[in-house]
Amino acid sequence: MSKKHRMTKQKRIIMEILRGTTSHPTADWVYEQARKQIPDISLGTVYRNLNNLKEMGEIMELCYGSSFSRYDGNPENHYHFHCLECGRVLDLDMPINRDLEKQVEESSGHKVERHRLEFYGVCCECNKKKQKQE
Amino acid sequence: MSKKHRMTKQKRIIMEILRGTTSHPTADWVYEQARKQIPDISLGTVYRNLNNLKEMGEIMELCYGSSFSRYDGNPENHYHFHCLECGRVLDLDMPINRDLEKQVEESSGHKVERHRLEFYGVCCECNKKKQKQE
DNA sequence: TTTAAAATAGTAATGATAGCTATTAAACGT
DNA sequence: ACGTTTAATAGCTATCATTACTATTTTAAA
Repeated sequence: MSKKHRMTKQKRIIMEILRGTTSHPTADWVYEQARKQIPDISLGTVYRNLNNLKEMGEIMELCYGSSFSRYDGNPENHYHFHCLECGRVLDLDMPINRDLEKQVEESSGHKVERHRLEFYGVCCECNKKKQKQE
Repeated sequence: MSKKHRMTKQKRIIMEILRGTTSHPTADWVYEQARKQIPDISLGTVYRNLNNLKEMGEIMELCYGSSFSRYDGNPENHYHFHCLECGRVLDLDMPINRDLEKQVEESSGHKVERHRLEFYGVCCECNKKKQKQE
């Protein structure tokens, strides 16, 4: 019943690009990188494969305030830190806190399956730069 | 230096609409509601005022996976619960956990200013419906 | 009341993403 | 190895949420 998935050169390269960066790139950035290996790859193909890989649970789509999505080659749930100075989105090396889900279940009665946690602030590097300026 | 803000009938009504619901509506829903009071209000005016109110800290823009934003009339930081069955986004009555921010600061060295926490699962009501079916 | 400029309605433009179609190429059975 | 089937592709065009533009109106301060 379920549609079969075929591994194509395009899909493999798009996945490699995502796996090889921690910068949470946009579809457009992935497209630019992919063109270095397949010059006539179509932007539509990039979007189709990003959605495809998302459905397969191989990557994650991250939706932030801006008008475009970012993609994360690490499909395991993990927390992010957004630097308000340089705009980077950094992965946090921090265990997933299941207690938070338990807390919600107990206080609200809803059945919680997962959660998403994003932090905002100023990253180490930008902090150092700011201190030098003072 | 900063641009002055003027209170207009349109802005007041848009704010009232948002303050009067907990459903985290889209810009289009706000537009439909506003038209009941000002039939010839422009959709652009709705968007301009939503952005305006967001800048003023009166409301929050929520960006989820879909292609459109939702708006929250409660500008205080609070957590949300997304029901994967009915699609509703519910406010959680749960204190903001500042310890999480401290935890990130200690483990990563970044300066954390705020965080955002979203839960996903099946809400009470949908759970009841599912149990009846079984 | 006068006046400067902020906000508006109506419209066109933008930009990320999805849809369409003829063609190409995976991967299965033979 | 070689057809055969059909998913995936390139190269478009279409869509739809949001923003920009402009002449006009409205706010609020002097």
